[in-house]
Amino acid sequence: MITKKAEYAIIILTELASHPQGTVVTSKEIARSRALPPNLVVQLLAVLKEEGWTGGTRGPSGGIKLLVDPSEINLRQVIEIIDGPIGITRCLFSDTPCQNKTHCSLRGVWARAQNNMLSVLEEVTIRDLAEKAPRDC
Amino acid sequence: MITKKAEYAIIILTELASHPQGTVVTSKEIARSRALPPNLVVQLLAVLKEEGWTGGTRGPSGGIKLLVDPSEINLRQVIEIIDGPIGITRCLFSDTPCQNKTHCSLRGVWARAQNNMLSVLEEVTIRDLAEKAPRDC
DNA sequence: ATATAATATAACCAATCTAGTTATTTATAA
DNA sequence: TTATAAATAACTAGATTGGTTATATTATAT
Repeated sequence: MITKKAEYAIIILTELASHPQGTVVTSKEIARSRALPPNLVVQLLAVLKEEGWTGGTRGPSGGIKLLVDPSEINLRQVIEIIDGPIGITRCLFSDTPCQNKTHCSLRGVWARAQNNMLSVLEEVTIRDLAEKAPRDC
Repeated sequence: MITKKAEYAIIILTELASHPQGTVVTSKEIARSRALPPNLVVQLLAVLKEEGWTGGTRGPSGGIKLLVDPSEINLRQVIEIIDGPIGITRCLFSDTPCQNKTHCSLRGVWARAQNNMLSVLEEVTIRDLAEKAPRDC
């Protein structure tokens, strides 16, 4: 399952993308305006920063800003950064087809189902969300 | 995530479907031939029985058999019987769009992604698996 | 300079879920 | 009547989730 943390990270990026480029927003402000747990916002920003997507300046009048074009970040990327690799079944995490059987038709079904899902998550970007919905979940 | 239990249930049904109609198989035989934990097989068969898909006769020379046409059972059904409703995010479990916002574009994305996945799981039946793969995960 | 506002980092925790195990009961064929 | 098999129920260790708490660090307004 896609975790709430991943969802929160998407919302944080969307919030940042909905501010004029170059301006900074404090993590508390992000948390308040999107009704997210403030401590989680800080925690997630650390991961987004590590990815190079966001950066912050400290001290009074400091804050966070987006460092990349929001159209360059799709939802699959955000989810995988926060949650790790996506897999709708455990089967898809192991790189060898289950145990000692040569091929596994179930695995093929899982893979097709998952790819169908991922194609949607890949084609939607943070920019899309920022444009279409000023305020989200 | 689709649990191993759901996957096991699919495998159990596939195993049953790969035997001549009307013949019975013991739960231990199912477990052995597909390398599943025997106790879990028993546990899952209880659920499948409740659904009316399988039935058993007790005692010596007893066993389990399929009660319905395997082409009538698709993977989505099995997963939902075992795991409960499918949701790739928590958001999709609540029937009201998040909190106090009128609409949520993220929710729409999740729904589209999930439906793309489900369409694959709905179009594949136990019969398909039984035909294409004698032995699976 | 220095208090303060803010990011940044790390460790911790309760509740739930997963993937089982164990034990007991009931029905039936031989 | 007894061995065999399904059926039912309760329990459990370990992992994951969705947080909280505590502390360190840094930049800037005064």
